[in-house]
Amino acid sequence: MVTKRQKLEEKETRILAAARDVFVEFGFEKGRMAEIAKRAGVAEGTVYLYYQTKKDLVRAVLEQYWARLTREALEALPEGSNTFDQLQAFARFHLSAFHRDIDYINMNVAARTAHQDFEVPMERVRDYVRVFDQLFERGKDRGEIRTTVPTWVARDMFFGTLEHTARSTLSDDNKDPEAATANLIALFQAGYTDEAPEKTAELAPLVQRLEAAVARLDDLTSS
Amino acid sequence: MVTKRQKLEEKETRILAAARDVFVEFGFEKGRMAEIAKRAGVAEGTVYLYYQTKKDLVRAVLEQYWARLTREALEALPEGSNTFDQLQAFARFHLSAFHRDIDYINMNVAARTAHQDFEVPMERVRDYVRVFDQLFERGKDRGEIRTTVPTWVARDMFFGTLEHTARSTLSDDNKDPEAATANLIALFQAGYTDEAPEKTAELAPLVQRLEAAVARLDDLTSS
Amino acid sequence: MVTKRQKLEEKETRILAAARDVFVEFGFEKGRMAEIAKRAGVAEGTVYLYYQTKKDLVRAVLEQYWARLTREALEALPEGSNTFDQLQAFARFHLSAFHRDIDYINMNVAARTAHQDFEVPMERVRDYVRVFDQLFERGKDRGEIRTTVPTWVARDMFFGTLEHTARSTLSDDNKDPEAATANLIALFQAGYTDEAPEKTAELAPLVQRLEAAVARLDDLTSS
Amino acid sequence: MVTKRQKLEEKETRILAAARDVFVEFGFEKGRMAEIAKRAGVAEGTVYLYYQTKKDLVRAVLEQYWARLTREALEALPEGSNTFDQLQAFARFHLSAFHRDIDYINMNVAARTAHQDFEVPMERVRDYVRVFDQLFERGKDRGEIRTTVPTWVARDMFFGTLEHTARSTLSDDNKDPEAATANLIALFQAGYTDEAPEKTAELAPLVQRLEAAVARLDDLTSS
DNA sequence: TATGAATGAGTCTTCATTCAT
DNA sequence: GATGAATGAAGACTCATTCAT
Repeated sequence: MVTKRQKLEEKETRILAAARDVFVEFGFEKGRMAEIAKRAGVAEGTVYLYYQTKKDLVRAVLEQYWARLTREALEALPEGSNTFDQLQAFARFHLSAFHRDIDYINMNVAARTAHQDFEVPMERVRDYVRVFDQLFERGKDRGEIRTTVPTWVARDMFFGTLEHTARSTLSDDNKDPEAATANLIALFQAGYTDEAPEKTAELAPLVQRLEAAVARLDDLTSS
Repeated sequence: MVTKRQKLEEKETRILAAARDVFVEFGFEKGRMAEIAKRAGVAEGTVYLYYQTKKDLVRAVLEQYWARLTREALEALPEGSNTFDQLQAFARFHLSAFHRDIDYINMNVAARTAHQDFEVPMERVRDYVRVFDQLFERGKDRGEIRTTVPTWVARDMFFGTLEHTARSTLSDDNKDPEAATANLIALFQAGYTDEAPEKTAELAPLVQRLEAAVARLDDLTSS
Repeated sequence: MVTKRQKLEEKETRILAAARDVFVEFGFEKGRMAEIAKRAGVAEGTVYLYYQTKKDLVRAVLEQYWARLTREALEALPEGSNTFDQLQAFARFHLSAFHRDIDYINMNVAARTAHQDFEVPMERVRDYVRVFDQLFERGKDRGEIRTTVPTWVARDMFFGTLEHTARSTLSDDNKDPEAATANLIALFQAGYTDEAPEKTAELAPLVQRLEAAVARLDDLTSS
Repeated sequence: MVTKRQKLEEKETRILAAARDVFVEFGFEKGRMAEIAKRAGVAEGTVYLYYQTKKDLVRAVLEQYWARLTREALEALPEGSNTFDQLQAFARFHLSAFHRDIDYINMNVAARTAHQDFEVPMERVRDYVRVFDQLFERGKDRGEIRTTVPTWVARDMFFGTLEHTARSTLSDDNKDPEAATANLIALFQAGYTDEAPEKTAELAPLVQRLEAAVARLDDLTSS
């Protein structure tokens, strides 16, 4: 039996879904409330029973999106594996999610842009970002990642790289997204693992002395 | 003496500048043609003598922006230094440019989003991106960068990281952008240089022989 | 024990009271049925069980108002005093009622204005107006008021003056409403009494003596 | 030749006239901007070039009305006659103007009512009211009116009476407006003049002759 | 070329009223 | 009788674009 409450929730869900579709298809400004109502199979006024303004509706769509993304991300992470494997899994998830939801993502950016009218639900976005932060910091705790690396730096690199890659691989079929995730994780391993840097450091003074010597040699031979 | 042609060009410049200001301030959809005309000191109809539609005007603004950015980037690169130094210089430039022009950048994204109405001038953007590509590939030619790394992968990482960092550092004063560029380049060096970490061990005897050679060179040249 | 009928009447009363409040606060057009229902503590649909349309509800509110005003006015009149004292009492009542109910009054005017949508319940208004008419005509019957004065002329002056005064004294604290009522009644006395008061006083004993003399003359001639 | 400026002013005039008609016919809230544009023979947007909002347009209509009324009133006053004659002329003017413009007047009241949205142009209304004030105070200066009467009291009575009369005579053809103005002025004369001493003097011989007659009657009947 | 007044389609939002439960 | 979710027509205002001067 379908309760009254269930019917209402089902209607709200339909409206939210319709709004998502319309905003994704047309963008914020161009997405019309009338179209949303039509696709949701309700009258225009009905939409306003659930969301007081277009702005509110947009916000709800975004909230829902990021909440779902966070949920899916957590499900996609392999249990108990090491940090870099988990980061790679998360990277793969993020990339494919962005592929799938590119219009959504653009919507977020558009929302960020038209700041005077729409607001990104930062709290939900932060929840999602926190998935990365927790992985990364656990890596530090476990000694897998050097503790001197600020998490925010790695985080910006992680998300920035993947978002950019998502766009670029979308418009060019020759690019293999897997190459990008693999590269990202490889760099993380190369740069954030304990050993690498000292080696470079050790070589640095040697190189300087060599260069100085070569310069003098140049002087000698050219004279 | 001011020729007729110069007067026209000066007016077009004023319109473009006004358009840039207005779009940056209000965004694409909300930026009004009337406001642009007003700020340019011309009549509304006049704008249409130079740009047939709002879309065209937007496109021109973006074209001009990316062209200028490319020019500035090339000027900012240190002549004759090694690839990583140049990449670091470019990274710094890009980050500060995005800081300075964040609204512009958002405008681009907005343009990308509202795909049905506005289009990013891809050719100009590609010109800019090519600055990175050329640096990177010259690095490969010089043997400074492993040739197995696909340029596009590094490029997406480069721009993606920096764009994301630009946004995140903008909204949080505690973050030091320099840390992000340094990290990016360090990772590039760690991951894209020919020697893999394991190789370090193999390097030891080589280092010793080099040290000896340098010492002898020093003796020779200083005497 | 509360009968079913009493419960219904109580609900109707609550709706009417809520409607009154809402209309007074927001005016006719801006007063929303939903707000009325909310304040009455009933569902929106319920209001329509008692009043078929907003128009009907408005009418009912006005009917109730004028009926109450008439009742109060009659209570405010001093028993057995002379006409001018009673008129003054009524004037005072009317003025203070208009002060108290100015929003109501405006509502009436608004109703009168928006003639296409709302109608003033003329019958109830006439009942109220009749309070004046009866006082005035009884004054004529008693010889206190010259019979040549058309009642409607005095009536329009009475209500017109007081309504205007009510508004003007409301918005200016320096004005004393009592001055206005006193003035109105004084003018009535000055203009509607057969002779000016002082003259009447001088002539009074003379008239009495004449009447006494005539009475005796009657006795003589009839005998 | 018709200048550009003249054409614009002519258009503004047409819009104002159309707005006046529409507001008078339908009232504030119900008067639609689309209808005004249609009647003015312009596009909807054009109206907004001249008046930024509906509210502004309403205000302009009212301003114009009161300004015109003041002008007409001043023209209607007979030069150089005594105060009461002038007051009577003004009363006649006001009454007939209200007859003619009753819907306008209602509009004003409606505006006053819907105070949250529309505002009466008080300054223009005050200009009109000042016509009465000046007549009345000049009457005081000339010694025609007792100086103890507060002008505002007389003013409220004047306008209140006439407005009410205007409404009441409109809906009842049997009432003669002239009776109302005459009555108003008569009461003013009766109440605001310094007692007509001439009348008292004329009565004196009559009183004497009556006294004598009564005395003789007394003699006759008492004997 | 330049002007800027005019256009009118487009859109969000409101709210009296209905009706299935 | 009572509910309150749903309806959908209506209306103020915007703004890119045009065109007569």
